[in-house]
Amino acid sequence: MSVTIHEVARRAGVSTTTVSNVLNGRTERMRPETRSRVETIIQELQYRPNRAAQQLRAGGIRTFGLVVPSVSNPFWGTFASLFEAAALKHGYGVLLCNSQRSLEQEQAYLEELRNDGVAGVVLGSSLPSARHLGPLIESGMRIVTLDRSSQSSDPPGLTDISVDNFAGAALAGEHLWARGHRHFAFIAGEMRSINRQERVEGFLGALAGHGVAREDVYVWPFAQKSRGKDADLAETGRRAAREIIRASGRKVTAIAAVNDLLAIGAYRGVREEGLTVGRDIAIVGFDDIFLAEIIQPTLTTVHQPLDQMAEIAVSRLVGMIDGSNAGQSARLAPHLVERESTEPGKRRRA
Amino acid sequence: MSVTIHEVARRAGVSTTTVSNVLNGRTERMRPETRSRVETIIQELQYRPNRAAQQLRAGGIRTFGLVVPSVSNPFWGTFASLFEAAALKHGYGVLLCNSQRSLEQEQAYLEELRNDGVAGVVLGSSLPSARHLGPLIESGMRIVTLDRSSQSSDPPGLTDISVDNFAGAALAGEHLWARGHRHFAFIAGEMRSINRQERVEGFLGALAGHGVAREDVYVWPFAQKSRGKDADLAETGRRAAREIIRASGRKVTAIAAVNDLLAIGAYRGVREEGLTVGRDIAIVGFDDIFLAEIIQPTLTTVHQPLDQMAEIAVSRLVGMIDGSNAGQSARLAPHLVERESTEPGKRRRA
DNA sequence: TTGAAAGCGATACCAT
DNA sequence: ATGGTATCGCTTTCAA
Repeated sequence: MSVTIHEVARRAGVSTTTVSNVLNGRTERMRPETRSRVETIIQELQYRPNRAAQQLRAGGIRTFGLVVPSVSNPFWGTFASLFEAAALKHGYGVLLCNSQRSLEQEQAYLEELRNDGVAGVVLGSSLPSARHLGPLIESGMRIVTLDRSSQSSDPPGLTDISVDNFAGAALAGEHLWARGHRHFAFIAGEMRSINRQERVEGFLGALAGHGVAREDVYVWPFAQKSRGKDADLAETGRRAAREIIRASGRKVTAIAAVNDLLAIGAYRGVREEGLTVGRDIAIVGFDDIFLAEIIQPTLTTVHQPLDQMAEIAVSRLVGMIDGSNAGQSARLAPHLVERESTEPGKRRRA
Repeated sequence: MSVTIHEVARRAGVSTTTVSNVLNGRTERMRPETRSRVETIIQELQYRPNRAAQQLRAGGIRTFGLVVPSVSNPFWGTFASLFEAAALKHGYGVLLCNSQRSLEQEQAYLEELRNDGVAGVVLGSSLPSARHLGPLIESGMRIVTLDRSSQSSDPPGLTDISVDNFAGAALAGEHLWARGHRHFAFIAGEMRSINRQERVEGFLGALAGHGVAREDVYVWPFAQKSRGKDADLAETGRRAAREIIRASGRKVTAIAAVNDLLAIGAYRGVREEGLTVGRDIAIVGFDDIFLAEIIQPTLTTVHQPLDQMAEIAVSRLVGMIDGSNAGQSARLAPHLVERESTEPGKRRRA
């Protein structure tokens, strides 16, 4: 099929051992001329070692697995890009998998990654339960989760990297309060996830500190149904905003959303109700995806340092591999990025 | 390290051959009870065959490679998701790689994929030259490109799947003309790519049919510099729009962009110049990414059927593998999705 | 119906 | 400084 190490050895008139040595930089134990002869042949033949063989021999590959809900979501797409770049710097490749938020898919990919002998995996989903990870971890798999602050039901040994969701959402609440708002709503979305609960609590908690009763905040969905699929987060946000405005008899002036896509969708809902974002209703998102500063008005949102998270994920994994750390969780401080969606003054001449 | 086929064979009291047969569905040649015994052990041990070994033996894997500029771009993120789903339906996995629009990176990934023994690869970049693909194709690699209608300099045997960019851009031009616009601009962006030239030509061609001279259309950038990086497409669009409006002495009333991200960025530029998209200036994009119908006003744009393209890419690859087709290129018909950015009437009460 | 054994391509120990 | 060879886990003839 392809050119093998034997072919190279034969043509260079040396043994496969020598070729292998050249390949792996053990050049001190051979004459320079031998080395260059081999290198020439390698060039000529465009020889590249067969991965499967290397891997079989070595029992592993310098590659990480990254499992996310879906790269079509800009949040995950961006993280994937950053993670790949960070891994590359440490000499690791990345295998990217979309779980589509399905437990079965996630499980299937995880097992596949294990069979592939990956050096570690980063799991970017927030499925409520992590019990299925137990056996994987016990079997020696190195797993780092993203944005799932450990739950009591989680298996031990889970390393998690996430922003302090509670504090982040509180920032959003404080900001809206400081801007003079007194009637609030929170779009939690239809998906159950770990971070969702934390963000709701953080938001309500901050407002409670100012005497706003939990019951007075419109938390959407009003009735729990939870269907899943982030296919149409924006559409959900639109519907949510409309329902909130109506249910509150147009009293709500501030809406926070559990993520930016939902917040952006809410823009449209607000508009459809004849109101203007920024002027009539302030909106705060969470994540700070690149769209936040593109849309009009630009979106005030809680920033998640994806670049740092990607770096940390890689360094944790590397640490677990070389034994320099046991996989310590990291909790990052979020910060609020103030933009136009919460600044009535700077809005357009309407 | 992990449990092997030998371990399973030992415990089941059979040979590895039998276990292998069970694994590969050759169940007709063994007693049902032998089979179930083996299956039980496999379950108990949670045994999964080592991929590297299978691959080494078989000389290939049921996996496709997908190389795109960057999944942080929603266009590619969405395509990646769709492609993965389509591949999965045919029993293939997907290895996703981000070339970051670097020839070296792309080349490196391609070689790596070849060494991994992937069954085929889809290349979603539009680097002007495809000469580096020649050797790969000759060495038997199955490559399908996306959106690079073949160039004369391309190596033979390249299968391409793309929308008719020329026709698509013409659609945009016709639409703007029909809406009564007479002063046009086209934001081509700073990256050289195959489709860019086609789209510029299609747009200018359509207008020429109505007597608009090429020189009368502001094609941005006015002076060629071409730097690359789609990191900040939106920011580029913003700058472009401002420059166009100023250079034309505010005469331009219609702007088309080579892609949606650029178009969306242009929204802001227009706004910064004190004008309103839809009312004062019509904007048309290309791609129809999901943002097109989220932003305000929603964006009129040329739709690319990414789902179909993903399906076709997979079926071409599968065809090349089982020999049922030699890898025929496909040219899809684009269509225009009319939305608010070109409808002055329906715009907001300003 | 079942098993023994050769080999896929690269690596690394042990010789020379 | 260089080479022979066992080995990684699995598939697949070929024999029994």
